[in-house]
Amino acid sequence: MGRSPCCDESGLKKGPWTPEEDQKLVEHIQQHGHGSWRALPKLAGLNRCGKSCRLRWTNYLRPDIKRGKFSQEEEQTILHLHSILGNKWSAIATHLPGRTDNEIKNFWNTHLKKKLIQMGFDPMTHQPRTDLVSTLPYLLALANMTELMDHHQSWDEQQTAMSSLQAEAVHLAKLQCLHYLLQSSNSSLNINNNINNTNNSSYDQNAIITNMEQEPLSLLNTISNVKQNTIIDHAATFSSSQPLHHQSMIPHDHFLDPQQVSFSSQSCLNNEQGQNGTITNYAMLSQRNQDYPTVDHETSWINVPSSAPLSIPTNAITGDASSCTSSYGGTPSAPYWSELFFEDPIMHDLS
DNA sequence: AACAGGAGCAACCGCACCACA
DNA sequence: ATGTGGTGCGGTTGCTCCTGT
Repeated sequence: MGRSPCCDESGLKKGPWTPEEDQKLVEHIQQHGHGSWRALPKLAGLNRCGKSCRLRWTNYLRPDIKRGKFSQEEEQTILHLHSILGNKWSAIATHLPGRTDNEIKNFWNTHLKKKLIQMGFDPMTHQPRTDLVSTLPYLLALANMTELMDHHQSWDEQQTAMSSLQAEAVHLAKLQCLHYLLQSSNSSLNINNNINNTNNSSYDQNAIITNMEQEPLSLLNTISNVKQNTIIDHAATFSSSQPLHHQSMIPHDHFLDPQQVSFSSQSCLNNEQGQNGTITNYAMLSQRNQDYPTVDHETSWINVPSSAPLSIPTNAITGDASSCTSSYGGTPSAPYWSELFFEDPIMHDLS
């Protein structure tokens, strides 16, 4: 190969485009199409390389480009697609009409990545981080609190600060705990499914709990005086009762806007036998309260035939669990909710 | 008001892939 | 089969604007 880059040619302008250049480019493409990008600059009277012209057109001047802030839906879509595709910005862009790969990439790097990190998720794997770095902010907060107390704050101020930290720690701990747990139990399920064929019986649910207790999260729980037993109880419940739900199915025509629905696996647990002979599994979808997606008991049942083509992603169960633990508060994170309802159709679409 | 640091974003760079001669 | 041109893609850079001191 060894072909030199087109922009090596001397005398060609680089840097920001002027309105005049933009106008020349737009007019030329509108009249003649872009044709060969390499030939275009001369034909359009531009002192730019073809590559620069192409970039300017595709990322900025194209008439179908949607500009402005990303909507909540777009954000959810990006988060979810990124969890599937990674940094395949062009592939992600195909699912967001009017958005360019460059714009999505920038949005990811400047907003979403930081957001995930702040929420305690690894932006590359989308999994909860259990390393020191992720718990550091909380440990620092604890240190700050100790310092505050040392400075003779009033009891009320101390209580307020403590409550705030507790709430945040509880939230993070729950998310990470449940996610960890359900991932573990999913692994457990897989192992248990094969247990008759292998001798691998060393992995049991007690081990899940034990492992979980060894995570930094339990430290956070202790710090913030979380009712840890409650979490562990839920953990045990889900460890012992998950099997069918990992294999439940949701058909496409029941796919709903992730902003509008939440999912309750407790309901699923209670109704998994189905309501007639032909239907084997049910899921309940409910309108999602903007910030607190608690289970709405007035929602309707949705038929989820076992023959539906796509399975509920494992992480859906995390959303489930969060709903089920709503009795003691908490809000599942946006990524989980989006993953729950976006994954299947898009995965199907991509395949 | 001036400056520093950070955030956001447009643009560039270099590599990879594909089509074609 | 190989070389070359064209294009697309992901990572990075650097400029501009904003905010805090």
